[in-house]
Amino acid sequence: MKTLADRYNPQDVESKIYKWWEDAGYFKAQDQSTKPPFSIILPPPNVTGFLHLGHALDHTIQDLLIRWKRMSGYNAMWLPGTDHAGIATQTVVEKELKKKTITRHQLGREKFVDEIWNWKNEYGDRIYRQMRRLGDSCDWDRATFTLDDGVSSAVRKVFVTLHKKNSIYKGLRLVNWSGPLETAISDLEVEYQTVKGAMYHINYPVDGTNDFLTVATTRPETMLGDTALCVHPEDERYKHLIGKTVTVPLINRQITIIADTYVDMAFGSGVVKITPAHDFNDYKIGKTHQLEFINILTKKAELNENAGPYAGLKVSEARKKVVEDLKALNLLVKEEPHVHSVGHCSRSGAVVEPFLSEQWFMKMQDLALPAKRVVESGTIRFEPEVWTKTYLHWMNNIEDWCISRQLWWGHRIPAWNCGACHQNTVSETTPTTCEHCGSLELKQEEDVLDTWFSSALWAFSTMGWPSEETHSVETQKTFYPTHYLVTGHDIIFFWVARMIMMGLEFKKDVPFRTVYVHGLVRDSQGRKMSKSLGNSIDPIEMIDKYGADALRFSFLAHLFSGKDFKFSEQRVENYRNFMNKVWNASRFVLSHLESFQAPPEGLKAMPNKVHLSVFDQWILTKLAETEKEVHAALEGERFSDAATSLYQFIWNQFCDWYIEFTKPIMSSGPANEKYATQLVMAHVLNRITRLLHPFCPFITEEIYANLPLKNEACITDQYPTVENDHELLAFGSAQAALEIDIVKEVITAIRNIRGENRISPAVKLNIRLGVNQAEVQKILSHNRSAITNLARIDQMEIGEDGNLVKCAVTTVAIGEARVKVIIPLDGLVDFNEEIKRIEKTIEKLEKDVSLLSGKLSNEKFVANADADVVAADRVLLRQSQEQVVSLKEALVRFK
RNA sequence: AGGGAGUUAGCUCAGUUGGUAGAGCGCCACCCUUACAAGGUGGAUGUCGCAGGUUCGACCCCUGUACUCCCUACCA
Repeated sequence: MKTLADRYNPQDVESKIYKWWEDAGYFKAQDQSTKPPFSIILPPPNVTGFLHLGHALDHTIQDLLIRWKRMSGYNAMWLPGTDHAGIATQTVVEKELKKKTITRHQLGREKFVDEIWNWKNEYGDRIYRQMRRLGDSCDWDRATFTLDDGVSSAVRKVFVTLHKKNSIYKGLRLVNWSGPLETAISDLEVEYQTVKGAMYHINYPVDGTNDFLTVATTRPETMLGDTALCVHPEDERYKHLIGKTVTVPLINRQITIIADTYVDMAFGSGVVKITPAHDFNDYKIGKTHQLEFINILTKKAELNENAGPYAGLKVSEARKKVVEDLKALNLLVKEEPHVHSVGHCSRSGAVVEPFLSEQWFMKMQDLALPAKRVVESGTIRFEPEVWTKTYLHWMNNIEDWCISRQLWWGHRIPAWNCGACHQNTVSETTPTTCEHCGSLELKQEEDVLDTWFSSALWAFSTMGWPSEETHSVETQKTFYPTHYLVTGHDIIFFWVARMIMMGLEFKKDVPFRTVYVHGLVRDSQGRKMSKSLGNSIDPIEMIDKYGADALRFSFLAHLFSGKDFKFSEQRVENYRNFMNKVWNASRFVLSHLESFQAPPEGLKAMPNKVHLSVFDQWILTKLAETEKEVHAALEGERFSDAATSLYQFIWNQFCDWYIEFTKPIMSSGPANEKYATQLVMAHVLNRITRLLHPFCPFITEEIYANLPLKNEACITDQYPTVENDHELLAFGSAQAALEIDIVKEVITAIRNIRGENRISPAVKLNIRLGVNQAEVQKILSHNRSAITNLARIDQMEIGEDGNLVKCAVTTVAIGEARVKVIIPLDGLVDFNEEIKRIEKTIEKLEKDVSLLSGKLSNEKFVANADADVVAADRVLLRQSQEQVVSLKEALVRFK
């Protein structure tokens, strides 16, 4: 056996191990298998993106689930993929071209799209390489890109089918418009930000009078598109003006004063200007009152010819000029600072302008109905459950989805305009003639679909749908619906909801059973990570520095359901230390297994319980507890509980006690005892590596390779559970557990006295253990060497209390057992520290006594509380009182 | 504006049917004890946001209140 380095170096093992796994095909799932299926589809990251910490968290959870299920006998399939990310990718490439002072319009559509494909081919693998660094055990053969042929045909089929059902339609509507991107964006892509603006009060001259109507607005430039003023029909101030006209200043257009209950009489002046083509509320009023819709903007969000003298200006410039001109005309009543929220394009950051344009929409209400039902009925479960409400609330208020984008990168809409009859022919394949008039003059729609359109189909388009080839059918049969969708709450509406709707519509079944929603990764102060704040952290850098396992464990150990994740490098370092601890413990164990031959007959060779030391029996009991906890925690999606349970078992039980207890046996015990311990140690270390593997796959695989007891690979070995391990765990014993508890407590009590009195570890103590229970005496004498070794004791007497003069005394109580730890201090220390220690203990005990006696003298407590609660308190009270008495006696002996 | 979540040790957070508050990290002290100083041993630290109520008893249940965060919508 090779010797392991005394520090764990992730760089030495990670890439080597990953390659080995991948080459061996361990990540591959079978389309047909006798094993039960377990599947997860990765939320596809942007094809040209980088892995950020949010991905790292998201992937770590999925990989944990996949590896755990794979080891638990499932046909585990994790399907990776990347998204073409329409706007994001097109923007990136446009920016690159801009450096060469080329615009996409100069290149033309075809060449520009080629340029993006080049970009994709160059960077498309980067994120996959980064995922490998993290240890993602995806079935790479199934990797899918949203513009792959299969996905594209799914997109067309869905579009055509929904169009036939009239669920997709084209219409002239007011949409959110991003000027810089020159495209419509969906409601969800609008981010509202609070900005300091101004409220402008503008006078509109009432025709035929010298009166004015004052209107307040935050967007004065939109007055150029006003086609009405509106008041409340019951408003006594303005009732008489309804039906009359005013003149819009600056452009001198006459518009009518209309009435609508939409207007809030109490707000502002009670008069609202109506700009149907540039405001969503005004749009509705414009429709009801059949007003004229005047568009004053170009696609670049600059003022157009309808804005007269303001044509060509940017919105912000126009606003300035309009205000100046109004001032000059003395029509600006006042301008006051006003804080309000303004929609910004989540991609370009520009202010979103409501813009009238022809777009394609998907009707959502009918699709939402069944999608609501499956969540209400629990067929799909959100974890944590709070997201159910958010989801249902949105579904209840769902609006039609604008699915067309004026971009070049994406799935081009499968509709062809007829030059003759101007109707659309919608078809999965390129049509040759117009289905309405038979004309040959067909031209495909320029627009592409919103990226989320193809994402919505992801759960089945990645499995080959709608292809009817055997392979594709089998895949869907085995893996659809998937078991988990793991994602952040930021895309519940963008993606999760739409996947549910599409899954139900086209597969007649939900796309997944459980939506595990994790929080967003923030910095250690809880701020969003962003480039501008300079607080973003590159996960690859963390992996380089601390190893993938440490990064993964730091996520899993602190993942609290639904809460945002505050990332701290310090914590990664701490878990790097844990990895090192695991490494070194393994190193120690393996060094003592060099001469060990694993019995070919396996556990049957395990000596009978009587031959196992009490330490062995105890650690197996602890192992059983741990396996039980880990299983329950993983089943309950309490990943941090599982991680913590393992951490504590390994560090606080196995390393701190078991290894220390057994050192003497390993170095100089009798051969049969040593063999028994080796056998148990080998088994426990084997279980540790397997239990830990889904959390930190690299280090565990590396250790596993050096184990004397092993199968082909850790990644494919069985995940330990109490059930699977019952043969081994049967060697544990509750009696041993109790025994070790007593021994540990006695050792800790001695260490405490030593520490508090600052007695150097170099000084070996002489102690007495005062015990009058024969059973306990027996336990202590059996474990004499463990106590003397670990507490650094020279002479140890067990039996009577004896002379207590100038002795430190502490009573250890475990269940019924009582042990008085007595350490003569004369000559070792001045007694000040010990007196302080005793006084401190007395103080605490007296507090307990007064609390307990108060409780117990309360008749109502005794009458109402559970009998065992009362009894336990009585015992506690008696014990505390006894201890106070004996400590007070001890105090006297020091004076 | 409507909806949701939170407030427990210096920090990050547990606390599963109400019964004398926990973990990790950090901190302090002492130790290079032959797996590990990325380590060992010991220690300190909380009016459980605030105010009421229910109860023999409340971090836990109820009411109110303050603050923080998130989501949805957005007022001209």
